[in-house]
This record gives sequence, C-alpha cells and structure tokens, in this order.
Amino acid sequence: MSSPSLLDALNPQQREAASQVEGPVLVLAGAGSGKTRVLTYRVAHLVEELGVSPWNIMAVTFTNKAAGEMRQRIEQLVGPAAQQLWAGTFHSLGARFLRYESKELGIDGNFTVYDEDDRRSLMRRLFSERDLSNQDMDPKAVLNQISRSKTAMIDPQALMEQAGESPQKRRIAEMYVAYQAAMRANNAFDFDDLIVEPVRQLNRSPQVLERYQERFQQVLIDEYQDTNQPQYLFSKLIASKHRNICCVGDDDQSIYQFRGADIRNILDFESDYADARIVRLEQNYRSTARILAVANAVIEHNRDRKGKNLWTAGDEGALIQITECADDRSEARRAVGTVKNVCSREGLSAGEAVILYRTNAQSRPLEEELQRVGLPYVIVGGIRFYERKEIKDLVAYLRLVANPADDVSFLRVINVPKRGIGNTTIVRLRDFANQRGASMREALEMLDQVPELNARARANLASFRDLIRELSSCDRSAEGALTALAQLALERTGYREILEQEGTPEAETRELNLGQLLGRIAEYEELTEDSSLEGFLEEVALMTPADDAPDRSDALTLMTLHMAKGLEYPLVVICGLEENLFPTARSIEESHTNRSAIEEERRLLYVGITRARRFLALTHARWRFMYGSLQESVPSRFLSEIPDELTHKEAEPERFQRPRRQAPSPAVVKDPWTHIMPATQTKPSVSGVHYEFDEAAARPGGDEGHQDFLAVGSWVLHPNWGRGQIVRSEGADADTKLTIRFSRGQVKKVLVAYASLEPA
DNA sequence: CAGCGGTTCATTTTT
DNA sequence: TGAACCGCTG
Repeated sequence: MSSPSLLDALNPQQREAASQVEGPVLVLAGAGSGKTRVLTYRVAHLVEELGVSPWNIMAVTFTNKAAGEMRQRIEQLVGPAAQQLWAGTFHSLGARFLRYESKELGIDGNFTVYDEDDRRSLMRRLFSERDLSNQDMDPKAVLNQISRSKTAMIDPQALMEQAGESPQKRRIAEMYVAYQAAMRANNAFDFDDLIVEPVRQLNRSPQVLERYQERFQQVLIDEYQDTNQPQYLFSKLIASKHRNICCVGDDDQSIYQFRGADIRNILDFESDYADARIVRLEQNYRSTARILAVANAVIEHNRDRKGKNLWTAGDEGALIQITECADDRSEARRAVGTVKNVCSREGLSAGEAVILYRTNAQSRPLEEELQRVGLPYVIVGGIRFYERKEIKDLVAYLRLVANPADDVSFLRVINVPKRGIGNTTIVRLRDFANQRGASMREALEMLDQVPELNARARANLASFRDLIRELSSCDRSAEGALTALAQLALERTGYREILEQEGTPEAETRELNLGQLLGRIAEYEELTEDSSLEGFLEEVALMTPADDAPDRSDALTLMTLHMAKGLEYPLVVICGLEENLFPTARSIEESHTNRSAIEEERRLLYVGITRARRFLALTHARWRFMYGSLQESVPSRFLSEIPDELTHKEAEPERFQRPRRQAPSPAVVKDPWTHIMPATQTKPSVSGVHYEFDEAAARPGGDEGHQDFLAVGSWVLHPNWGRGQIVRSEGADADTKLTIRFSRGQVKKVLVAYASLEPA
C-alpha cells in the first residue's frame, strides 16, 4: 500500500478481496459484510488503478439492475468505456453470447426466449399431438425432469439411455426428445438452454472458446452460492486461461438449491482451484448485535456449512419481538401495527420497512389489512407485469414478427382476440404444418393447400394471415418504429377495441397495462443505443422481478423471503413462522430422507433475519386460512432455536375469524406496475396501531342470537360425520348453509335445517 | 365455436 | 379459496 488508493475505504479483509486480482479468489462474505462494495471496488480498482479495460472484464450479477449500477459506477470513473463491461445475469450473458455467436454457431440470432408459461404451452401441444391427456402423464413432471436433466447436462439421448427398460422413464425421455426438437424448430431457447447451450458451444468450438478466454482477463461472480453446474462450467471455461476469477458468496445464504443451485460450487472451490485464496468477510456492518445473535443462533443448527461467525462492532439494539397471533388476519393486523408503531416511534418512513413471508399467498391478508388502514404498500414479485395475460398477448404478436418460427406465440394469438378460429381449424392447420415440417406461420402462408377447411375457417385464417403480414412488413428501422409497431398491433388486432367495448373495470385495467407497455417500449427505444425489437423482447424475457421493482418509495414493501436476498431494511417483519408453512410441509416430508431440505428453509430464515438493520419482528398464527379453510398451526421449530434472552414475546388471546368479507372493492385503481396504493387514497387509520382485543369478533356468533354455536369457527357434532369445525356460513335462518371441516379431513356442506347439529 | 358450469386440486420459493 | 381443466349445451 504505497499511494492512496480507492481501496483505502475498505477494511483489511475487504481490501484483500478487492485487491487480490491475480489468481482465483473465493470471498466468503457473511450477510451485511460489504460484499457488493467489495465487488464494485474491485472492478473500479481494476479499471482505474490497474488500467484494465472494461472490455476485458466479465461480471455476473444477480439482477440486471445490479449490473447496470456497477456499469454506472465505472462510467463515473472512466467514462463511456464502461459500456464495454460485460455485465449481467448468467441468463442475459448467455443470451448475448448466443446472439453474438449465432453465425459462428449456425443458429438463428432472432431466437425467442421461452418462459415457464411458454414451455407449458409447448408441452401441451406435444401432448395433444400424441393424444396424451394429463392423466397419462403429468406435463409438469415432464417439464421438471427436462429442466433437471439440462441442469445436469444430460441431453435427450443420454436420458433415453439412462431410462433403460423402464417404460415410464422412456416416455419421459421421449417427451424430452420431442421437446428439444420443437424448441429448435421454433427457434427458441428456454432459461436452462441459455446457459447450457453456450457451455456446449464453448466446448465444441475451440476458436470461440479461445476468443472469450483471451478477452476475459477478469471474471467476477456474485451470489456464487446460487450458481448451478452449467453456470459454474460457463464461468470456469471462460476464466480458465487467465484464471483470474473472483467468486463472492455465502454458503449460509444458499436458497436456490431447489432449482438446481449446487452448493458444491462453493464448498469445493478450493479443490477446483488449488491455488485459490479464500477471504472471509465476517464483520457485519448492517445489523444490531441482537439481530446478529438471532441469526447466528438459528444458522448454527445447520450441519452443511463452512462455518463462520458474524460479528459487529455496533449497538446491542432492541429485543426481537415474537408475536403469537390468533389467526392469519390478526397476524396481518399485528404485522402492520408493528410497522406503524415502530416507524412512528423511531421516526422511520414506511418505505424503510418490509414484511416478508414464505409463500406469495400469504400476501393476501396483509394486503387486505393495508387497504383497510390505508397504508400505501408495494409488492415486489408476485404477478409480474410481463406475465399478465394482455401483456403476453401483445408481446406474442411482437415475438411472432421477430421470430416467424415461434409456434408457441403463433398459437397464443391465432384466436386472440376471438376471430372465429376454433380448435378444429387450428388442429388442421397444425397437422398440415407438421406434415410439411413447416412452422405454423409458413403453413398459414400455404393456406390454399390446407385440406378439410371450410370456407368460413379459410376466410378467418386468411384475414389473420393478412394481419400478420401487415405487422411483419413494418419498417422497423426508423425512430420510434417499435412503439409504432406495437401501437399498430394493438389497433389492427382489434385488441384495444375489444377492451373498450367490454367496459368493465378489469378491461380498463388491462387497457391501462397495455398503455404502460407502449410506454415501456418507447422508453426502451429512447434509452437504448441500438434498440431493436429483438433487444426489447430479450429484455422483457430476462427481466428479474427485482429489475421490475420501483426504485424508491415511501410505501411499505411486501415480498417473499427469496426476493429479499441482497436487500436491507431498518425494520423487518417476518410472518408465518409455523410448521408446515415455514418450514414448508414439503421440506418437512423430504427431511425424513434428507436433512438438507430443512436446512435450506433455515437458510432462508437466516437470509430474512439478516435483512434487518435495527428492528426485527417475527409472527406466527395459531390458525391460518389455507386451502379454503381454517387450519390449526404449530409454531415453527425455528422459533425454539432462538434464545429467550434475545426476544420479547407476546401472545394474543383466543379469537375466531368472522366470515371473510368479499375481497376489497377493486374500485381503487392500483398502479398496475408497482401495485402502489396511491397516497391520496390513504384514509386515516382506524386501528392496527394498538393491540386491541376485538371483543365482537371473539364472541362466536355474537350477533346471531340463540344459535351461537353455529358461527364460523365453532366446533359442532354431526350425527354422521362426527366432530367438525364450521369454516363457512351462507344464507340465513332455516336456509343457512354451513361448510364444515370434519376431523377426518372431509369438508362437507350441510343445511342447518336438516343437519341436526349439536355443539361440540 | 364459444361460453358456461361443474369438478378437482393445490401452494413453496423463481432465473 | 381460487385457478385450471373438462365436458356439455346452445
């Protein structure tokens, strides 16, 4: 350390990680230990102080947004050269690789990226062509197996060989063969292909490999614990000439093993690179000592870990609040109440708080509560913008223009909006295409030769053909051409007209969404150097939910624990710490044969806990509304792993749910992009701040007079079915119809007038 | 061909 | 609870 350096701003371990630019480095970075800082400083140091060109650096980040931020940071240092930094997610880098090298590799560079939805519809087509029904084989299981095979770098032929004599396995392998053939025919790649294909091509083509190896003097990988085998191979291949590879990760935060992330990538780093340097970042700059102690106490129960102990020089901080709630609705009240209380007491804005949960479904009671008290909120993830039906429909038209071989998009839009082309017609066209080995689009152009079509079908198909021709012949080079194309599609397909005629609030929302899509296309065209339809479609396909989230707001954030990776908030509330929910029932089941299932859940909790800077609250409910009925819950085993002296515990008195009101009126138009409730809609809060015991709700059937015992939540005795709990009540007096969940698990509907129920 | 109603089944998590 | 799938009818 002679002259002052950028790196002086780092602590010694961070500095070592950032400055060690020769040879392989593994940075084991505990939560909140300044991992992102190290990565950014490392790149800055390389470029600014060691004179490495951004062109020679590859940086793999977890979101495209993170890549953009890194690029921006470098841009401040070295100017426009920063654009040459090869940065992005594995998937976006893989897609770019395939496009750049398309000529070399003999593929069509205008390929389409298929998401889960597209894969499913492709699989449905394959099933239908083989007259298979969902009963014969589970399409989801087939798709799963295909994905797992790809992640294990097993191609269709290899899977077939593995299947041996098992007819079951052979059938799945056959579908894999067909699937992959269809993908090629459609000129499409799925998410797995985007990594696996580049790896295959790099292995196959020494010249291409050498070009990449030569170029990338420095390779950086973030969130290394979540990489899978192909991703590992991709980076290893590219880095293997200069061997300057820096992987940053935390085995304790590995939460994507369920989808093939391979923890061996981190655990075996030293054996893969004998000369690897391992740097541990264990000083935490984020959380209070108590929060950290909770995190450490929990994660210590895992056996499969490298082991490290986070410490902080910071304050002890507040006790962790653990609240036992009567049911999921009061849990929502408590969680929101905690946010309001802590924020007002500590002078935080609601934007500095987050509520985390295990499953997306859990957002519902929280949303209802937030709408009730009028607190603005944002949901990150969930139903994403580009997954909305109307958006996917319009995007499918655009895809079809960019990639005429894309049958999945073709089939999606051939009768959307309705233009009188029914299933029989579609099947006839499809069979014709299959016979000719042609795409649907090509078949459509040979309409006259398609047999068995009646005049009406023929005419409808002809006008669809003309529509597609018109859209395809648009000049796409002019400025604003993409926006114009999308606009044209919206008009000429009649999509906008249909929505206008419908006039329902839902249709209105869809129109708004489509308007927003046009806005995004325009924005893309304006901000992107060489904008193209293909470029836009790729961006759409590879956008991560985090990329899509709003930057900053005063609104409370809601998201799943998975989405919270890499983020931090002064106040964190984690809901639903119950057995069978967190950890999930499935992980518990799996744990009987395999301990690691629970361990991944525990890591997920660890990730959640370590998001918190100052305040942490955990909640669980005794009863939870799930699968349409109330289920009793037991506190999560994880709660018992937290030392009492770190916590402050509260428990709500018994309380039953009233029947659910129907969903809050959709009258308030939510911003379709962010789900933010407009602040102007905020009503003064009625409750949710204080922990009031709701008397009326606690008195079962209080308002109904004599038949108190027939309220929702009550237990009753049925002459045939035995003991059961009322989960739903419809109608009044003698017409009252009850839904009862009996102890043996059956759910029955009974009429009070006939059922002769007794209190249990 | 389209729309309706009835039934079934499921919830991890997501690039 | 609800989405999604299936089969029937007009």
